[in-house]
Amino acid sequence: MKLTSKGRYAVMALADLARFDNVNPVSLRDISLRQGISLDYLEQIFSKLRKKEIVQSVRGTQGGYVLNKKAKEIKLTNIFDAVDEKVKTVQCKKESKKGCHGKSTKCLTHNLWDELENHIKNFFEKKNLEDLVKDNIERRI
Amino acid sequence: MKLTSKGRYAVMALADLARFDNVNPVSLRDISLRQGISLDYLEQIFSKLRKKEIVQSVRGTQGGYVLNKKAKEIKLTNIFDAVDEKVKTVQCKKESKKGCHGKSTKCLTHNLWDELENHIKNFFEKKNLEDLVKDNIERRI
DNA sequence: GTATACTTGACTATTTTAGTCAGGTTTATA
DNA sequence: TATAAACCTGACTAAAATAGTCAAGTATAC
Repeated sequence: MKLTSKGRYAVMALADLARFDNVNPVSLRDISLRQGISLDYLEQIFSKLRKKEIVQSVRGTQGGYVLNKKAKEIKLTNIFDAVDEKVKTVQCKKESKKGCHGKSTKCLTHNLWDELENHIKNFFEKKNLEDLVKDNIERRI
Repeated sequence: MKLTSKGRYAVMALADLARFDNVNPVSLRDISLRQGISLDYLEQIFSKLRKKEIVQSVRGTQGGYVLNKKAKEIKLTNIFDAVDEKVKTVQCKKESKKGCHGKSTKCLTHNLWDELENHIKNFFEKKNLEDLVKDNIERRI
């Protein structure tokens, strides 16, 4: 089980953005340099974040991206959803042919994965961008 | 983020095994049939489980595998460890060149991944095989 | 008008996953 | 003691996912 880079980068980049608290647009170039993420890859990620209205773009010179809501209102769940980072634990979907529907013996662990999924989602649901920024300021003191 | 099949299969197979509560050895063939997992793949997985002393093998006709401890004493953590299923959240290892050591700006989210890792490990640490079997019996009533 | 920065979509090398395949060894039982 | 059931090992591989790169734009502030 692992987190992919896309999700990690999205959170890292938004945390970077959040430090400016909606004042100035931040260019992807700056984020790329500070966080060590390829510019092209950032563009892919921000395209998704914009479509899900997590950020707003400001075009032209001195342009960049701004948060579309307050940092406190952006939950990590929202971020992961936007970049298609999913918590996949089991293939027993109702639609798919594979999986455990119908046969009782195949379901031994079905409940478990459901619980795990909720456990993780719960973590992301409780965390927001502001928490991240605060945590950083505190640790710097 | 996802769980790989190897980890899922390991847990499914052991849950199957646990139902027999250390009495009769269970053949991989049977598990393969009941759980719909390829025999060859099961052998790979059980080879690891045996090395980590989670199961014992019984050779010969009527042979198979038996749990090496009581179901209650086998935590999911142990199982995932045995089959190398890892909770990887971040690459900021102390040894690697990549990562965030040295530069403060790169660490914006470091703490977060640590927390997440602990959150998930905690879940696996609290669950054991007996829980799984019990859960199944209860649901069958 | 031009540099800066966003926007989009196609492409690709690498890695991981989820197995398969082949060729064993061991041992209970007939 | 023959043999079949079952374990055991390691090498191999197709397919999918990942982590990007590359190319060719468009919009806008100055």
